[in-house]
Amino acid sequence: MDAPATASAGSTPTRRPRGRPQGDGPDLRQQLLDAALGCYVDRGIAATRLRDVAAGASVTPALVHYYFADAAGLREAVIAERLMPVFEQVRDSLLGLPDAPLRQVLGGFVDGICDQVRAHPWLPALWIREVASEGGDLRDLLVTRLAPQIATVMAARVAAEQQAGRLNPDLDPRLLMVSLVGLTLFPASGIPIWRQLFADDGLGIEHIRHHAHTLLARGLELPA
Amino acid sequence: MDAPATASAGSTPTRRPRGRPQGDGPDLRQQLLDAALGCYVDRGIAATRLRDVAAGASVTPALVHYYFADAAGLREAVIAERLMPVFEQVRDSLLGLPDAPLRQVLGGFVDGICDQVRAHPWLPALWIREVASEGGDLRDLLVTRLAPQIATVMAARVAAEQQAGRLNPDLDPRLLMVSLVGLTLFPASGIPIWRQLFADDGLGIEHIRHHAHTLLARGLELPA
Amino acid sequence: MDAPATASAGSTPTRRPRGRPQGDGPDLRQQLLDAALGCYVDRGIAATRLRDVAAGASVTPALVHYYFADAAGLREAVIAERLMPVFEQVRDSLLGLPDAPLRQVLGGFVDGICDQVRAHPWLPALWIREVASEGGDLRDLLVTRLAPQIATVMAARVAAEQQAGRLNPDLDPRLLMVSLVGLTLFPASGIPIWRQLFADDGLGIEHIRHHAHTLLARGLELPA
Amino acid sequence: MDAPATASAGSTPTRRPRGRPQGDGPDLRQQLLDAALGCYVDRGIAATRLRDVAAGASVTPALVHYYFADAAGLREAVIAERLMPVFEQVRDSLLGLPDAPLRQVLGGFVDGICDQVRAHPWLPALWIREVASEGGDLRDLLVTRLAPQIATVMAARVAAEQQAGRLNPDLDPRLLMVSLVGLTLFPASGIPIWRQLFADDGLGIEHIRHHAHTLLARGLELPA
DNA sequence: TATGAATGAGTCTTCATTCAT
DNA sequence: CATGAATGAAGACTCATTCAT
Repeated sequence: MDAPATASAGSTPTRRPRGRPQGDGPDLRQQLLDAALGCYVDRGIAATRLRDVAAGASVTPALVHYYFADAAGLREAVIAERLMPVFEQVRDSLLGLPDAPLRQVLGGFVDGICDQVRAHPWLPALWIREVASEGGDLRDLLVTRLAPQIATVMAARVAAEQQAGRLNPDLDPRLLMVSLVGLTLFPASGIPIWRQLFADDGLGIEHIRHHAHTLLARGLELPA
Repeated sequence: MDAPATASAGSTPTRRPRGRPQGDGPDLRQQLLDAALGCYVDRGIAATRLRDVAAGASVTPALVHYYFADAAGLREAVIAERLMPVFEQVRDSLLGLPDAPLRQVLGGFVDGICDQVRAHPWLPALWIREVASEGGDLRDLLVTRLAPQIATVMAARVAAEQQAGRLNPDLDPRLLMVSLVGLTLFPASGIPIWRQLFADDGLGIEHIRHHAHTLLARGLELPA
Repeated sequence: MDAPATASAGSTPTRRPRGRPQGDGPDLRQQLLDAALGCYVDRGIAATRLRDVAAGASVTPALVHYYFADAAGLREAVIAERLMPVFEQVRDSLLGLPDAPLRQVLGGFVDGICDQVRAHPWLPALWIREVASEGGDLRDLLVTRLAPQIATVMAARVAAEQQAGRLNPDLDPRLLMVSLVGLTLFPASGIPIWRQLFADDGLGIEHIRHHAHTLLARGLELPA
Repeated sequence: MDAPATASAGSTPTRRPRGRPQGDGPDLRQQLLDAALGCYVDRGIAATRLRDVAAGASVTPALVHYYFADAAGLREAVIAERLMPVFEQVRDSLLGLPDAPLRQVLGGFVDGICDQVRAHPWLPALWIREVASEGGDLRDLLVTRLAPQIATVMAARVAAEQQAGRLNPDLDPRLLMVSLVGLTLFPASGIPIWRQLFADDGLGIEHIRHHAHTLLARGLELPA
C-alpha cells in the first residue's frame, strides 16, 4: 500500500519508514490518514500543516514525518487510500449500466453522487475546494484519471441520443455531466449555508437529489 | 471609497496614506489592487502572501504595507473596491425586474451572471474557491450581505408561483437559486477543464448560458 | 517550577516542551535563562531581542522559540525562576524577624539587600532599570506582588515606633523603606561609576552597607 | 546650537537642513524638542522612535529627519538644549556656596535637586532611567561632564570635615553624594508608586525633601 | 517504533532613511 | 519649508524537516 516507501526503501534518504507495521491492532497509520482527511476537509489540502495532522491524531509532527516523509507523501496516501475509492464509486455509478437508457444512466449518476454524499459527508466540501477550484490539489486527478474515461464517451452518447430525438437537442453535450455535478455536489457543499439562511435544519442531501431529478426531468415546466 | 482606510483607522495606529491623489496617471494603489486580485484568483485569498502581491506589481513588500498596512487591510480594500461591485451587479440583475414574471427574472439572473463572467473572467474561479468552498474567505459575505436580501424573498416567490400553477411544483424553492449558480458559475469555473478534455477552445460562457437556459426551460425533455 | 509553561499553556496553542528532564547534565534551558538574564541586565528587558539571547547561549533564535514560544514566555520564565526567588529573599529579610525591635529589622533589611547583591551582582542594575524606572517591565511586580505585603504594615510600624518615642519623629513613615533602597541598591547600581570616578576598584557593596548603616544610625551627626 | 548641522552643511549628504528658521513665531523646532523630551521621559531615549516624536508634534517623520537628520542628532539637541541646563542647575546648587559650611552645602544640594524636580517633574524618571541605569544614554554625561568636577572635590572636602571632627567619621566620603541622590531623585521617581500603595495623592517632593533632611541630620536617632 | 531536540528557510511587519516635488 | 512615496535592513515568529536516542 505504501508504494513509495517500499519502492525507494533504503535508496533515498528522504523516505524513511521500512517495515511498516501491518497488523498491530489499532493501526496508527489509519488514524493519521483519518486525521489528515479531516484537516483536508476543514482547511484545505494546501493549507494543512503536518502539525495540524499530528495534533489531530495526538501524536508528534515527527511521527507524521516518520510515516509519510513529507506533506506530499501524506497527500498521496490519503488520495490513494481514502479519496480515490470514493471517487471511483461515483464514477462507477455512471459506468455501471452500460446498456441502460441514457436518461436512466444520468439519473443513476445523480443518485450515485448523493449516495456517496450520504456515506461521506465531507465529499462535497472537499470536491468543491480541491477539484472544482482552480488550483485545487485534486483537479489534476479529475483531468487525468477520472474524467477522460467518461467525458468524451458520455458527450458522444448524449449527442447520439439527441440526434435520435430522445433528448432535448438544445442541451450542450459537453456540459451535461458538469450540470449534474452542479446540481448535486455544488448545492450539497452549501448545505450549512442554506440551513442558516432558511433557519431550517431539515434541508439535506435528499432534497437536493429530488430537486435535481425534477429539474432534469422537465426543467421549470409543469409536468405534463 | 475611503472605506478601507476608515475601517482600519481605529484599530491600527499605523500611518496610512490618506487622500491619495485620484488622477495622477498610473495610480499605484490601483495596480496593487489589481495584483492582489490576480493573486487571489490564482492561489486563493488565504494563500496569498504580501510578497506575491508586491512581486506582481513589481514593488517591494514594504510598499504594500505602506498602502494597506497588512494582509487584512489589503483584503478589505480588494473586497470593497473590486469584488463587491461585481457581486452587487450580479445581485441587482436579480432584483432589477421586481414586477416581471418569475421565469423572466430567473432567466435574467442567469444572463446577469454570464454577463459578469464575460466582463470579469476571474469571477467563477474566485466564487468557487472563496464563496462556495467551506472556509472560503468570502463565504461570510454571501451569508451576511448578499444572500439574506434575496434568499427568503425568492424562495417565497417561487413557492407562490408553484401554488399558482405556473412553476414545476416538484422543485424545492430553497434550492432553485443555488441551482442557477450551479449551472453557470460552477461550470464556468471548469471551462479550462472542458476545453482540455474536449480539445475544444471554443467552449465558453455563451455555451454555458444557452445550456443553462435550455435545462431550466424543459430539463431533459424535448421541446413541445 | 513548571509555572511558566502552565501560565502560557492556555493562550498559545504552540507546542512547548513539557516535563523537561531535570538532571541530564548541562541543561540547555537553564543556559537560556542565564543568557536571557544577562541580556536583561545588559540592555534591558524590553530591548532584549530573542536573537540576543540566542547568540548569548550560542544557539539559534528558533531554539529559544522552541523552549519559550516567544519573548513574553521567556520573560515570564526568567521572572519566575530567576528573579522572583531573589526578590522574595530580599523581602523575607524584612519579614523574617517579626518580633525584633524595628531598628534591628531595618538594619536586617539593609543587610539582606546587600547579601543578595553580593550573591547576585546583577541585582542593582536590574532593579534600577526594570523596577525603579518608570515603565520598567518589573515595576508591576513590585506594586502588585512585593510591596503590598510590606508597605502599609511597615509604615504603620514606623509610625507606632515614632509615637512611642523610639524613632526619629520627623521621618516620613511612607518614605523610610524607599530610603533604605535608595541607600543600598541605588548606590550599588553605580559602583562602576564610583570606581571609575575615584579610580578605586576596591569600592564595593560592603562599603555601601556600612555607609548606609552609619547614615541611618546617626545621619551626619557625630556618634554620641 | 545645532552644531553638527551648521558644521557639515552642504558637505555630507547625511545632514540636510540649511538655513534653519530662526524667528518664525511658533518655533517648530522647539515643539519637536518638547515632543522628543516627552517621549524620552515616557519610553526612554533608546526606545523612542522618530515616528513617536513626529506623532507627538503632529508632523511627519520625514520632518523630524529634516531637522535633526537622525535619532542621534535629535538626542544631542535635546541633551544640549533641554537636559544640560537643568542638570547644570542641579550641579550649581552644589557649587554655588564654595565658602559655606559643608553641612549647609549638602543641605543646599538636596534643596537644589528638589527645586528642579518641582520645576521639571520629568527629572526623576529621566535620571533614573537614563543616568542611574546601566547602559542609560545619559550615564556618560554624568561620568564625563557632570561628576568629575564634583566627585573628588566633594569627597576630599567630606574627608577633611570628618578629620576635623565636624562630620560623622563612619560615613564613606565617596558615597555621600550618591546618598543624597538616593534620598531625593530616587524616591521621587517612585512617587506614582507610593501614591498608589498608600492611596495618598498628597505625597510629593516636599515630603521627600523634608524626610531627606531629617535622615541626614540625625538618622533614625531622636533629635537631641 | 517513536520522539524530543534542534535548525534553516521563509513570512509578515516595522522603522529609519532617502528622494522628488 | 515640508511631505508623500518608496525602500532596505532587521526582527519576531512559524514550520517542515533532520537526527540522535
